[in-house]
Amino acid sequence: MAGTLDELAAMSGVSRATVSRVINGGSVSPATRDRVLAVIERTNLRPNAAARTLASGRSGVIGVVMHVAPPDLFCDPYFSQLLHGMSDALSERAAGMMLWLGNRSKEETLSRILWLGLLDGVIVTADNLDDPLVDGLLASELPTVLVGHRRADRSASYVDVDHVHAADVMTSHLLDLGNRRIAHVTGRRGTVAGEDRLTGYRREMARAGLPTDGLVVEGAFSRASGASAAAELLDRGVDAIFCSNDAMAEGALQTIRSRGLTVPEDVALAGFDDLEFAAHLDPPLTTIRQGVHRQGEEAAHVLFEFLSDPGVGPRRVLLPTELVVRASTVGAGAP
Amino acid sequence: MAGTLDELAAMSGVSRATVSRVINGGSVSPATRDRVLAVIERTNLRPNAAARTLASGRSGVIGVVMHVAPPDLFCDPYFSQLLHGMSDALSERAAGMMLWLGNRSKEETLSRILWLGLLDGVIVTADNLDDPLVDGLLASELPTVLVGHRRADRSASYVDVDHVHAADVMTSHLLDLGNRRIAHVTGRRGTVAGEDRLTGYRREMARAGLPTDGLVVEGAFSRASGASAAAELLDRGVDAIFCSNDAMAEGALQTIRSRGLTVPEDVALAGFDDLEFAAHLDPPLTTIRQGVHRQGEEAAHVLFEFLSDPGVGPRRVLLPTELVVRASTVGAGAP
DNA sequence: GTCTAAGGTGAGAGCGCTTCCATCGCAGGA
DNA sequence: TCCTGCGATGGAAGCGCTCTCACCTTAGAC
Repeated sequence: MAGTLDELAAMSGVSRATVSRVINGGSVSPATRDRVLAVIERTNLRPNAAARTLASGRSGVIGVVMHVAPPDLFCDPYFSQLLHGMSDALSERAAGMMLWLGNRSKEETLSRILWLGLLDGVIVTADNLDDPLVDGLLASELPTVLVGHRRADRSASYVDVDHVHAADVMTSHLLDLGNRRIAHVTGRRGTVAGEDRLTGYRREMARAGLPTDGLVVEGAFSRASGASAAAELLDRGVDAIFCSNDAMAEGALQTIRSRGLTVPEDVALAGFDDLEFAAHLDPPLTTIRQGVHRQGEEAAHVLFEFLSDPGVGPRRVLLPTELVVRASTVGAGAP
Repeated sequence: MAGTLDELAAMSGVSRATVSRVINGGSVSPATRDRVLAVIERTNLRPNAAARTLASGRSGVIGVVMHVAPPDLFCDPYFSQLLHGMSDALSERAAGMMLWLGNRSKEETLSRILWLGLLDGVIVTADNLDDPLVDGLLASELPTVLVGHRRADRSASYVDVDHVHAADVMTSHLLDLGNRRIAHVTGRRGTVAGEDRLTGYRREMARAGLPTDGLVVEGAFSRASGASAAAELLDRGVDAIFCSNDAMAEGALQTIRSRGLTVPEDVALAGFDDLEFAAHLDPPLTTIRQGVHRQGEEAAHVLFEFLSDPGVGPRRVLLPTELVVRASTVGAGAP
């Protein structure tokens, strides 16, 4: 199957240059094109990819970097959906996807990505405020798109959602329902999502003139951390608990129910992410839909855009979120 | 960061050939080697990957093909763990991993893999008895290792577990406990795992001189199919239900409990896979541990072995399975 | 009939590396 | 002292493609 353009050229009775034009969409007469395509079809001969890459400077391969510990990667549907979205968008453009996970330290991963080369560009998840891998990629000359972003990444292309605004919306939803002592269980320290959602919550509470003293508990995005945070908060007495993600909300729900309290009558509960399971909890969870799959797709699109016209400069995309209201805040029999 | 060997050579005061030897482990005097390495370190210049690939015929990139519908891919931890195992093994050898999922038809995926090229070899999951993608890869000149195998793949390298034997073991475990009417919920039609596990079950029942009429129900590896299969079987009356995977066992468990029956007193229940959740069911599920992560690693090792010595011919690896006995068959208070 | 323009095609110069082969210097044996 | 052999190094020939440039053909305008 691996042949050379010269072989194809000989079999088609044209020059190598013409075969190359047929393959790459150059200007060729219809008759010649058909003849060459027929030969390619018949012989199953593929042009050598390495040579194409060397001569053209493009490999058609995009790197996807998710430097995440395996348990997180595979338990948290966030990454799966993101990967899926990227995979869809890349396959749309017939691009290859090289995957880099968290097997090694960030420094070593960075060095390997750059050393192995062959990439036209790279998409990297930027969950943490501080990340040497992201810094290294941005500093390299490899076109890079972030999923998520740090405030410092103003000069980089990224795709993200407005966590602050989304948390605003959720908080004001809880306020509208008459809750006053609204607590927030934060995400893991040092993550963009965690910090921004906290900011949004604080902003909206301040706007409503309500204090947040004793109402903020640090979580870690895990179910267990949600459960223990809820225990702490229930002891202090709260009207509602807004967790920084769905997993923590699930943990909180367990704690609440184990105390014989009901949701939302005794305590309203809200999450963030709208993962699959959120709709199947009892009661179904009010949360924020992020459209993670879409984020993955969009990241790929931004990268393609840059590759096809490097002059455009960094593109920043903030995708919309959606408040999904379910029975965990408004009650089963609400209007 | 992307420079040329000539630049490095000039800066080190040696020829390009010598720089190449330093990078590729040729014979170079220690003094020269150190000097060149120092320059590389200092300048962060990386040799051009496409040129290396073209000249050497090796890219250092392995393809991983999991042609699975996204929902399956991300709900079923099997694929996650497999991917994780491969990723670990590949990263061990500093190889890149190009991932191909089920975005397109098998035929189109095949054609894209071959067209995009750049791969040193490929690992492909072979779940189905009949699979044009697997056939195509085997027929290509790309070194290929299967995870799972079809009987026809005698000339291919593969890594798998002995499903027949494992099902034997599980069935005989159930027999040893005194069960006689042991039912089997099969996997999806046309899958190697499904057919082989059924074969193992049948074989052991025959060995025990027991009939299986009316005791085999076709499932589809999904929780829902397990639930409905169990309903059917309970109507007919059974001592035990052996499901072809854990997900179906979970479904069956729901059905059993919804009828007010207890496991294992009224019906013993067994699964296959030993996924994370199996140990946390109520009661914990007796099942077969497959060591999926290990399968992934092993597949990569087999491929590397072949690449370093193509003369060895196909390698076939059958990994051991382990019967994991829990309360769903022996009861909570059993000795 | 001549001139121009434009589309189609082929020749050839790289792209940056690996690797074979030739060369060189030097140590040790005769 | 001369020769041999070996490890270290440089030179240069590709690897198979893209892409520029020049050439040729043909159609259309005058």
